[in-house]
Amino acid sequence: MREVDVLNRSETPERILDVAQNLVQTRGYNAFSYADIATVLHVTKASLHYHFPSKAALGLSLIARYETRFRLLLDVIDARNQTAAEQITSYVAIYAGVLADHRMCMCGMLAAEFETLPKPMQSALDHFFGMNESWLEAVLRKGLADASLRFADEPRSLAQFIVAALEGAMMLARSHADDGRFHAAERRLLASLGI
Amino acid sequence: MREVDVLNRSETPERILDVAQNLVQTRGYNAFSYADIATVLHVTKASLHYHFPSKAALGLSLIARYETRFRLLLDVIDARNQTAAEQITSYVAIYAGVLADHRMCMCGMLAAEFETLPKPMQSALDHFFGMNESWLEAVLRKGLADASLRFADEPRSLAQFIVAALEGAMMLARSHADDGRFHAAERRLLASLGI
DNA sequence: CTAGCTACTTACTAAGTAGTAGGTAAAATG
DNA sequence: CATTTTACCTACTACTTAGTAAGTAGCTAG
Repeated sequence: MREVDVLNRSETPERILDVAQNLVQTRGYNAFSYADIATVLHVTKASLHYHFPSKAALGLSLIARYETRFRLLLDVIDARNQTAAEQITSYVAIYAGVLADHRMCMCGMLAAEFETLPKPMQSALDHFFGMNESWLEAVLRKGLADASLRFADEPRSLAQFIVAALEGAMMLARSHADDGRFHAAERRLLASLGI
Repeated sequence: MREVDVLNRSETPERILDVAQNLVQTRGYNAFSYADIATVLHVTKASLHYHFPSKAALGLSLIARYETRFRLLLDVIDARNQTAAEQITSYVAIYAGVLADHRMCMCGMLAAEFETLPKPMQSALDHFFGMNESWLEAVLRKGLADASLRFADEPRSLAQFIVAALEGAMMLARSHADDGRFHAAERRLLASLGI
């Protein structure tokens, strides 16, 4: 370990993932290179390959970390003893926060590039969205029980629709540089649940 | 002009655009190259540059043609003397048709890659979505007049939401290889308009 | 009939891509 | 104190990228 690393020892992989994630969220997986990351971090490409042997491995780590962090946010929401309506509102606020940071949801971005991704990344993406939909489905069912939500449809299918609408609204809001579009979608979705 | 071209004289640019559009819709703008097109069409890359001097020029032609064709479909719908409800149903069916062909809406794909696109392509994309939203907005207003639709919100914002939800549902349906997700979204959107 | 135009080709360039081989300084471990 | 491990670096490779220069076969208009 070198002197320069004392202050932030061994957190280099995290910093690489930070930069890579930002690049994926703003430009996409196919539109960034190891050289881009190396430039930002002032290291060589070879050093990146030491921590992540291939771009596919980096991409997989990216999704794994993203899902872990997302899951953590959902656990925090679950721990707050809120009504289902409040939980859904918190869920939508996660998306709004990402957009406010001028980013696209990383997994939404990767979903667009799905066909070009290595198999392991595709599977990891499936898992991410499945996790989201399962959480939402459970909250929707709870909403019927605690009477904080009103809707007619099947919870699973509704959960899938909510995720899709949020991702789509995010994508178009970002490309139009108009967060208002997203917030309108947000309000409309919540309203459709009786919130 | 060569003998091989007699049967399809001078429609080479169209064939190039066909292949390029298919590549964008399945892989994205940043994930295809002139070499990919050249391979499919059995011509050289240089020949492609003869018809489209740069990838940016090709991309721009791609959006221009896509919007022209899309506009044509909308004009056909407009000419059919239908209720607004029937028109919206036809509109949504356009998206379903693209998905059935295992493609993503080309402009939805490009919206994800927006940040990496040359300025002229960005402007053309803005124009495409603006055109879509304006058409939808007009139909929504008509739906209030002919009483074939029921909704509470501002037509422009609702139009933007419909486009975003369709694009998002398409993207996730495609990455999950599950058209059912899209059709569920389709039904839900129409139902929310009282159809 | 010839000059120019169309629609290509071969053969190239400069820059960028992921990835590797081998070395090195410093820290950690025995 | 000697050895191993960590975290890099320099210097490369093989390949792909968009794009260009210069030539050519065949058609077309004057």
